Amino acid sequence: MYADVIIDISHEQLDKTFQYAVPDELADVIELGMSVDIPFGAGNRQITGYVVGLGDKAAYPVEKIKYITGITEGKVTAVSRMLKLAAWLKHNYGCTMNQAIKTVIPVKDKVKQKEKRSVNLIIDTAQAQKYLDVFAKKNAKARYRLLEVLIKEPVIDESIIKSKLNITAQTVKAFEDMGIAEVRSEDMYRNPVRNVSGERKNIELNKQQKKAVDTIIADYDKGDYKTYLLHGVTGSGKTEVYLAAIEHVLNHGRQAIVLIPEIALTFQTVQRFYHRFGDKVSIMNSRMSKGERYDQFLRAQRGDISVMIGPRSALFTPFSNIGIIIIDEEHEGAYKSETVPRYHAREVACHMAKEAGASVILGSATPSMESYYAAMNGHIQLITLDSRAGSGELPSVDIVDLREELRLGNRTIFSNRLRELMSDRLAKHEQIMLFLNKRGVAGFISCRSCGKVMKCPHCDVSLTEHADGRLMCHYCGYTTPKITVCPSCGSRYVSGFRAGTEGVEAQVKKTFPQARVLRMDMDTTRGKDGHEKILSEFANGNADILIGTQMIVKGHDFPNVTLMGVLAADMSLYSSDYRASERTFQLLTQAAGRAGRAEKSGNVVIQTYTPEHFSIVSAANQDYNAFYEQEIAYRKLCGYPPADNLMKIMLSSPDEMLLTKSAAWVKAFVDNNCKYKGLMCIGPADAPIYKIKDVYSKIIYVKHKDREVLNSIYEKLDVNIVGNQAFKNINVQYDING
DNA sequence: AGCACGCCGACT
DNA sequence: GTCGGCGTGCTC
Repeated sequence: MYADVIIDISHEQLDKTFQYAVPDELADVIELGMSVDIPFGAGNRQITGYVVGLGDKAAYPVEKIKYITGITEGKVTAVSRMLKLAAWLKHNYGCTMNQAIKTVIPVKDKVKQKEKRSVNLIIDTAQAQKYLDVFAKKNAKARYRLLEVLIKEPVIDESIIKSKLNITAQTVKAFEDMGIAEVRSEDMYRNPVRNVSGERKNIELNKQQKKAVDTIIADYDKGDYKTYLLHGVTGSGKTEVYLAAIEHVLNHGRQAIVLIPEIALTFQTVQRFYHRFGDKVSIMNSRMSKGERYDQFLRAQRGDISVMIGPRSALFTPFSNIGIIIIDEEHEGAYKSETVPRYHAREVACHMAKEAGASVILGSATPSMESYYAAMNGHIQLITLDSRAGSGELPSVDIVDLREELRLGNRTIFSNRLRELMSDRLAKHEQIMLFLNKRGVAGFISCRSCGKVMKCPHCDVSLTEHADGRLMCHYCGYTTPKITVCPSCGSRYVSGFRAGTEGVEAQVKKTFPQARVLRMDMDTTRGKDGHEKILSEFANGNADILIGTQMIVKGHDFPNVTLMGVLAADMSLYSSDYRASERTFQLLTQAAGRAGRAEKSGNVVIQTYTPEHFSIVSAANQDYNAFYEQEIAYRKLCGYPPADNLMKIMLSSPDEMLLTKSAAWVKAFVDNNCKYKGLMCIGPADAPIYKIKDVYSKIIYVKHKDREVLNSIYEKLDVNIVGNQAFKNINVQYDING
């Protein structure tokens, strides 16, 4: 057996794997991610390395391959912990070890390289001059060169010395030995926490919050590290519970990771953590450069910080002793990675916590089916906060049947009820939010005569119309000029079906010309801090109506908003995805929670074509349990997660014939080689968007009760696909419980 | 990073 | 000759 090993020396030329032979006595114990002692280089000096691959094939002249000395005893390093985690990711989500390592360990930026080091002259000029003469006499060119520069400039960057002056490390080392100069590495990690002022304020916890905190702390002190689902309605003060739990953990010398959806990672949110824990807190966000993020990781590793707040990727902060992981708004889709490995932060957090002996708190007003199901089955502990902190009352919710409106002759996008309430609020100078349950800007273009829909010639999606009339593909950027005549039947009746936020804005302006309107979508939030700007403008009362998609219902409170209009609740109900109902319920519940947060009571109008749908009814009643019971019954019936586990195998290739053949092969492989009781393999089917940028995709689903069974099927497939010539031009990706 | 090898000029 | 110092190449 051979092991691919990366070595613990940070140098560009050594930044690759080296193959070592595994001695027989280690063959059974060696694992991916393990730290091993290996002989390296001429002279076989012993260094540490990490196993990142195992296999039977030698990819290097066998006679030159050395044996691993042994497994490193003692201390578990951060790197080895992270690599073990990478191996876990590979096993559970299906990806290459390389991809897993890249997600777990941030790539060192080439520009930044480790720390900046400078060479400092530590003798006076007279002495230096003496040495200079000696070097000149001895014809020690390199030393002469270096000292000459140092006399002029006593502090120089090591990188400049090495690149521009062509001085090698040994010359520098000789200077150190002779006591001429020394190398100083300076700390250049910046703290993203800027100018946070204010004092720690202790907020009195209410009874429920206190009970929640006491439960968590008591378990923690007993060494009983659990996962808790903190189910608390909007405004029930989940954050206070987090803060108290984190404080307890920090007092025991351990660290905390807090995951927050990027969109909710606003200054106000983060400030609450700063006020409590001061400069022990650091944040991470997607706007940071790789180097900045890397800095944060180093600071964590060195123990400069103990609380990391950030999105999904903050999970991989290399703390030495994690005591608690918090995932706020745990139901958010953003916790599932959209790139390989397609891991779910919740699952990874639970795994990490188990390894480290840490608690996990999952917080949400509308828990994911996965978490609630786990709580119902006793795998995790449910803690409910159902009293609203503050005086906010639940808003009154109307469900409006749009079919009925149409029958009454109302063809506008506003039902009579919504329009009435809008004029009422405008008159009272209270604010309104209109929520469009859909992403994107405009709709598709079709021929009213023959029904032809304009599609992208490279991708299987409809083209969307832009303001200037051009048609554009959102996947590949293909553009075509405005179409006036149907290319299929010649009819002049081709037109767009406008259902984007832009269209809504136009309608609002037409119906309420006096209203000041703000629109929030991809277009208007493009700039830096774009959406913060719009939100604060709205919060300051500079507009009466805010129109937007998902973005407006998350985070931010607007005390003056007393009307929330959901224009077409069904829009998210009809995607070809088993989570459609869940997503709709969550969005509607959040939207409903936006109206009437303060003293003023609020109204919510939900417009829909299917008023009887349980997602809509239970969201209107703010009844999570009713929704859960219905939805879990459906998931159990159809064998969807969380009841069963589902692995999606995605194959794609520009060669359609080859793709069809390969997909059939995979299906046959699973059918013939993976005989597990209750296993279902469905497909292959064309992907929802069959062709993107001239690449075709097919999908195969594999379903089983046991997650490990899916993992082992992945591993069997992987062995047969990696390095298989027939799959050279086929891209294979796995997605488990997507 | 750190070691070995080969090259070069200087000194005994 | 041979020794200290330099530059280069390589590490499974």
